[in-house]
Amino acid sequence: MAIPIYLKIKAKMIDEISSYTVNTSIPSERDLAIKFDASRMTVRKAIQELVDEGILYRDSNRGTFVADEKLHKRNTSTEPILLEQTIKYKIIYFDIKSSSSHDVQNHLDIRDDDSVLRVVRLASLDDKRPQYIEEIYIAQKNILEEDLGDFKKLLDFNSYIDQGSLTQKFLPMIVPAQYAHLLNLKINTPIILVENVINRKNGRPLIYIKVFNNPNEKIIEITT
Amino acid sequence: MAIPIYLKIKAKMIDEISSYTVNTSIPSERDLAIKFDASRMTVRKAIQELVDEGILYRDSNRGTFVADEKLHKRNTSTEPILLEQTIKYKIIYFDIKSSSSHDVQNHLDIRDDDSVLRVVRLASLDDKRPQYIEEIYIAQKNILEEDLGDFKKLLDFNSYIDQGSLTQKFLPMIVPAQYAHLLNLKINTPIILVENVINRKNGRPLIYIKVFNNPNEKIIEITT
DNA sequence: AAGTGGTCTAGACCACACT
DNA sequence: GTGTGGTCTAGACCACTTA
Repeated sequence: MAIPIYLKIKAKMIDEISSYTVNTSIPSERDLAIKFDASRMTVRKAIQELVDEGILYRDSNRGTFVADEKLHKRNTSTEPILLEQTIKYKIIYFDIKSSSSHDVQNHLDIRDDDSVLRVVRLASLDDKRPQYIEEIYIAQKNILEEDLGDFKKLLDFNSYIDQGSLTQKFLPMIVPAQYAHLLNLKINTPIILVENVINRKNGRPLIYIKVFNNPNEKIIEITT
Repeated sequence: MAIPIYLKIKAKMIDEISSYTVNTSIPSERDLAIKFDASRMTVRKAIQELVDEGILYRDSNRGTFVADEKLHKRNTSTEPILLEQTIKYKIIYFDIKSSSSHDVQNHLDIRDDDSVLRVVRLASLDDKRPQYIEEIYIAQKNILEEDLGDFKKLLDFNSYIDQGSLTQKFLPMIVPAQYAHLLNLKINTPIILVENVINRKNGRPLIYIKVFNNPNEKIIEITT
């Protein structure tokens, strides 16, 4: 039983739902249980995940329906981190400093003399069209030595987020002068700085990322 | 059976957990089932909700643990809407217009000649300390006539959000001149405009809200 | 009256951690 | 080997909507 039944059912349902139009009802839980030769509770679990993902919605005592796809839960301010679409990263520079700003120390919950890896990179679409600049901070003690030579693996944040949690702060500011030309923005352009802290399951901070978003290219959108 | 058993168990567990320290383990699902005289599946459902809310976390084959409270899922940009703490609203003005800007028409999915109620209000803490200004737009056809005399009820968005979904866009801008003094901000201060669209379950837009946040008072924070 | 989702039970087997 | 969470079954009753 490598793959749980409810996940198989969920996959089959996604297949079928994709051909449905919005707001049409799907078969009842009891019917689906017969169809998939499983118990109603198992079918229910498959449906529950689809509801949580915004693909279906339930109406008590009436039925289960296909939701508007546009309303799937999403947070585009993490999407580049999570999906890594066709985005190309260019490392601007990196260093390891033994002392860092209080800003960084506080977010990573480290002391004055802890070393921190800092990477600054530019994310672009199609070689042109700069999307955002990331300043990434990781305490050296949290980095496996073998990963230091492999930035691609180290800076793929998906796995960290899956296992922990992510806190984001949205701060309005004027684009920093040194980033204005990289982002192809006029000076004095208002932008949104997103401060990301990736935490472990136990709540300890692991990675701190400051994202300077280009408002002409990237609109941050969240759907609950 | 007014209140489901799993919700009663959940409430009891929250009580007990509150005295636990972070990362301590709670009793096993089987023990809790005995303790609460319920089936394991019912206890599991209570635990699942606490996990979804970030109060507990599970570690497969090891146990269930108390999570760091700071990591509870939250979105402070909706909190004033959702919680209505000690915030006081002052209506700046309101009107019903038969024609509205394309901006509003597009977000509410209405036509040129549909009437729209617009309410502009200032949210403050402690009679001073302005937090944000909201511009609220609702198509008149979506308003029950009895609600028109009761703004408090009409502008309490909790029930709408519970039954539907919420999409937010975060846009950087310079504070509009006419709002600068109301928010106690200097002109040319960068702020974040949050565009909220509350949708029905079927995906149709119901309410459109533009929130101009005072960055000195209100920091937008999201935890997943 | 029939059908739906919401809840609940009392069992069961599995893979995996720890000892 | 023991204990844990993860999955699964085959029933059951309830409140509610709809016809």
